[in-house]
Amino acid sequence: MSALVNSGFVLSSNQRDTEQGIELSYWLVTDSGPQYICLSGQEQVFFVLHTDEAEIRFLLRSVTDWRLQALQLKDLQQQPVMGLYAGSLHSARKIINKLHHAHIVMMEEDIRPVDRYLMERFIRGAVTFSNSCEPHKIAKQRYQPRFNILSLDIETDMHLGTILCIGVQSNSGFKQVLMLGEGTDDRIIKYCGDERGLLQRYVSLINDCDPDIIIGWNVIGFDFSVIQQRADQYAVALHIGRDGSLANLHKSARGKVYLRIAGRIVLDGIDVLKGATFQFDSFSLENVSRVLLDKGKLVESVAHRADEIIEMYVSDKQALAKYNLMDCELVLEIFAHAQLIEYLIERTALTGLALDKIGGWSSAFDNLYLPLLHRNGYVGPQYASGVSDMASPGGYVMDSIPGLYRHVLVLDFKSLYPSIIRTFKIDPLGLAQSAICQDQEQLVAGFNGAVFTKDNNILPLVMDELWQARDRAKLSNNQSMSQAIKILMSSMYGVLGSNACRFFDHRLSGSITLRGHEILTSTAKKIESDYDYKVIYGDTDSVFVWLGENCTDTQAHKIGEQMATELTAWWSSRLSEKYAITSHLELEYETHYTKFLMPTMRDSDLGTKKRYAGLQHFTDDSTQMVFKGMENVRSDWTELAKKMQQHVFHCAFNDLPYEQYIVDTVAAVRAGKLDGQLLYHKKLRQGLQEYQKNRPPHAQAALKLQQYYRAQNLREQVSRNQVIKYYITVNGPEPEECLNSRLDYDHYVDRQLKPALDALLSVKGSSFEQLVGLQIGLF
DNA sequence: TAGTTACGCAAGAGGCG
DNA sequence: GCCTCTTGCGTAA
Repeated sequence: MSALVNSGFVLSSNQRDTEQGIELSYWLVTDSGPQYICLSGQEQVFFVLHTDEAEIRFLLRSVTDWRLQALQLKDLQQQPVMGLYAGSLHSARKIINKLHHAHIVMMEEDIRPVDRYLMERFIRGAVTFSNSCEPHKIAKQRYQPRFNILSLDIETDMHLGTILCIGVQSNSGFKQVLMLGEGTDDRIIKYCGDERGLLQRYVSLINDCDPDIIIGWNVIGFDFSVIQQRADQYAVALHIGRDGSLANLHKSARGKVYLRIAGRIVLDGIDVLKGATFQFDSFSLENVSRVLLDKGKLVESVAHRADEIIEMYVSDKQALAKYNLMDCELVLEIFAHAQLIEYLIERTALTGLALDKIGGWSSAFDNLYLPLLHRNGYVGPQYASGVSDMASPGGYVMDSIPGLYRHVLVLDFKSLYPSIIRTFKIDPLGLAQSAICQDQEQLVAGFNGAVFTKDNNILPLVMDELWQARDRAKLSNNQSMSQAIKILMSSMYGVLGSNACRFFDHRLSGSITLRGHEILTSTAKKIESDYDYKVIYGDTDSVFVWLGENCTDTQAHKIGEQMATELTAWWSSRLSEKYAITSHLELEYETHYTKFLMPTMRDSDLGTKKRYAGLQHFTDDSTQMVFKGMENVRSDWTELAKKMQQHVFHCAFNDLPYEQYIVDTVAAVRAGKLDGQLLYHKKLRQGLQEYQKNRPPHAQAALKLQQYYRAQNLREQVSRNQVIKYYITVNGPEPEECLNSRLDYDHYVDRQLKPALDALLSVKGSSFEQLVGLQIGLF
C-alpha cells in the first residue's frame, strides 16, 4: 500500500501519559495539509551503571512501572551500563528524583522521549509517514516543506491597555484587519463591536486561516501576551490549536514568555534574526526594515506613536488599518528578504532542532553526536562529569605594535576551531578510547593531559561532513545553508567549553584553544623568519603582516596569495612529519589595507588589542574603510563623535586636510548647533534598583525618566534591557524625554570628540589640544 | 527551555593626604 | 585633588 506512504515535515511535537504508556505525537506539514501522527505505548529510557544495579533495585522497590535491562553498552570510562526503562513520564520523573537524591549516576536522563525517538532515527524535520495502520510510523526522508505563514500585529491604546485592532497578512496574499467599534465592513476591515467581540472574531480568523506558522515582531512577548491578558479578562477561550485546544502562554523564571499552540508554531522575527547572527544597532521593526528593506514605517515619529495610533483610531480607522497591515507586511518581507524560513529549515535539517527553538546548540550537539556514540557502543557522559579543575583559555591575542602603516595584509585561518577538531581529532569518544589504546602510532596528544585516537572518532567526521556540505552550499550559492552550517560548526567548540553541555571537559576545549595559540604564534614566527615581514598584530585566528612602505598594490595582493598558499602547505608538511596526521588547516589571504592604524591605549604607549582601523583595498581598485572595536562602531558613543572619527580618518587615509574641519566642528558644538547629534544610547542591563555598587550615567538618566513618568501619571515603565537615550547636561545626565538643563559642551568636546580623534592624531605626532587650542579646561 | 573567553574604556567609589 | 580599584557596557573573534 505504498500509495498511503506520504512525505511531511515535523512542525511540533508533544508527549503525554496514557493508559497504554507514553504517547508521542507529532504535527506534520504535508503537501495536502496538516497531519497528526500518534505513537503510543512508548517508554522513556536512560542509563545507569551496572555496578549500581542492586542499590537501584533497592531504592526503587516501592516504585512500579519500570524495568532494568542489561545492554551491550559502556560509559566513556569503559564501565558497563544498563538501560532503565520507565512506562510513563510520571514514573520516570519520580525515579530520576529518587536516584538523584541518592547520588546514583544517571546518563541521558534528560533526553525527552519525543526527542529521542526522532534523534535515534536521524529524523531532522523531513519524514515519511504511514497513517493507514496503527500504530503510525515515521522515518527519515528528504522533503522540502511549503508553509502557510500568517503575519500578525495588534495596535493598542497604550493608556487604557485595550486592543484597537488585530491585523493579519498571509504569505499567499490574504489580508484582514479586525477593528474595535462599529462601522461598515469592507473587503479588509471587519468591525467587531466591543473588545469581547474582537477577541471572538480573532479566534475564528486564526482557525479559518489555519496557518502553520505565525510570525510577528516581539509577537509572543507583546501581541500574544496582550491578547491573552484581554481574553482572560473577558473570559474568552482562545481555542486556536489545530485540535481545538487552547493557546498556552507561560512565563519562565527569567521573564521570557513561551507560547504553545497545538499544530502551529510562532516565530518572533527578532529572535530568528539574532539566531541567524544578524546584527542591528536596534532591533525595532522600524530600524530593521529600514536597514534590510531600505524603507521605514508609515508613522515616522516613534516618540509620539502611541498618541498617533489613538488619534487614528478616533478619526481615521482606514489609516489605522493601513498602518496595522503595513507592519504585518514588513515582517513578511523581512522574513522573505533574509530567507529566515529557509535558514530555519536548513538548521533543522542539520541539527534536528525544532523550527521554533531558540539557541539550543547544546541539544544540537546531542542530536548529532549521541546516536553515533550509541552505535559505537557507548552512552553519553553524566552532566558536569568532565574535567574542570584546570584552566582552559580562549583565543590568543597578540600584543600589537602601534602606528600608522601602509600595506598591511590580514591572513586568517578559515574556520580555525573546526579545522583543529578535524586535524587533531578532538573528540569525546577518541579521548576515552585513547586510555585503552596500546599503539602509540594511533594516538595524537592534545593539551591539558588529553590524548586522542586517530581513528574511530565521531566529532572530526561530523565536522568533515559539515565542511563538505558547506562547500557544496557555497558552490550552489545556497546562502542560508552555508550560514546555518558555519554557525553550527563554530558552536561545536562553544558548547564543549560550557558546563551546560554533557560533553563539557576542559581537556577537550583546551585542546582546541591551546592548539590555536600554538598555531597562531608559530605562524607569526614563521612569517617573520622566512619572509622578513613584521607581524604587527594577531587575534585568535588572524595575523596582520606589514609589508613595508615601499610596495605596490599589485605586489601586495600577490604576496598575500603566495604567503597563504605557502604557509598552508608548510603546516601540512609540518603536521604530517611531527604527528603523522593530515592537516585541514587553511590560511586565507583575506584583506589588504593600503592604510592601517593600530592605535595606542589611552594614556599609554602600548598598542591596543581588538581596536583598529584601515582602508581596505580590493582587487578591482575600490576601497572601503574598516573600523574594528573603535568608537565609530560602538552603539554607546554619540553620533557626532562617530561621524567626526569617520570623516577625519577618511581624510587622513586619503591624504586630505582635516584640521579646519575639527576646529569648525568644535566651535559649532559650543555654539549649540549640533545638539541633535549629542545623544547617548546605552542599554540598561539590570533592573533600575540593582545598580547598588555604583550608578552609571545611563542609570541616573533612567531614574530621572522613571520619576518623570510618575509625575506625568503615565503607565510607561523603565525596564531592564531598555535602551536609555540621554544627554549630559550641566546638571548631570538627563533623559531625552524630559531634558531640562543646558548641555555640557565641555563634556562633549573633552569626552567624545577628543578621544575619538586622539587615537589617530597622537600617532601623527599631533593632538586634539594642539588643533583646537587651549579651550579645554578653561571653562 | 543556558555556546565561549579576551579586551578597552568611561565613570563611579573610595582611600590618601 | 590625585590615584587606584571596581563596575558596567559593548565589542572581537
